[in-house]
Amino acid sequence: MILPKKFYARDPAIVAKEILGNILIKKNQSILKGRIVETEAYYGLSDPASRAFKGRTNYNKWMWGEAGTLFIYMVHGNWLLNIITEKKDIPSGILIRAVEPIDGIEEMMKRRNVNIKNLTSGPGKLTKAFGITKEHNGIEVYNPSSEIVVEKGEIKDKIKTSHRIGVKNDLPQHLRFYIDGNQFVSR
DNA sequence: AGGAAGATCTACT
DNA sequence: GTAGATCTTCCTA
Repeated sequence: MILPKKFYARDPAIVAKEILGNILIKKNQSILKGRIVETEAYYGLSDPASRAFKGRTNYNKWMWGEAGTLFIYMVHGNWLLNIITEKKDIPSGILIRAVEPIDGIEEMMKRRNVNIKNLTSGPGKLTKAFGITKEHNGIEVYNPSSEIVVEKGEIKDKIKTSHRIGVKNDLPQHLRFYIDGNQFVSR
């Protein structure tokens, strides 16, 4: 079952927490699957760490899109994968920071050439392993015919929270969510 | 032309 | 585990 659009049409902190344990799927030559184990929430205009904070530009305009669409941006030579939350014209979203490889591991290894533990344990690593670039901006992950979708998975592990990683001007509340003890959570 | 960007890799102590 | 070089777009001047 694919998560419906309304799943994403909520506060990003809630979506970030509840999407843990679900399955990120990319369909092209082969099927790639990864279980989402780490996320962060980003608010738009009230969040200095958000890409939308400084106003709308050509590359971040996707943050103003519909809930459940993708926003991908480059930082330090890495593509980072975000899913937009709330609703159109309200910029906010969640960043997928890490997944646990499930299917298509051979194809991921071919792209990354590292051991499995380092395959997808970071936001820039998983996009490389999945072959995700800005070409995938705006994809609807709730639409079954999309190249990238998110499917419902089991959630039985403990969820923990912390402050976001590497952020210079973080907000006072905890906006990073991860599955406790999972070895694919970035350190 | 220059710099910043919420990451990663490598090479150490 | 930490430190420093390097990563590739896009924005501002």
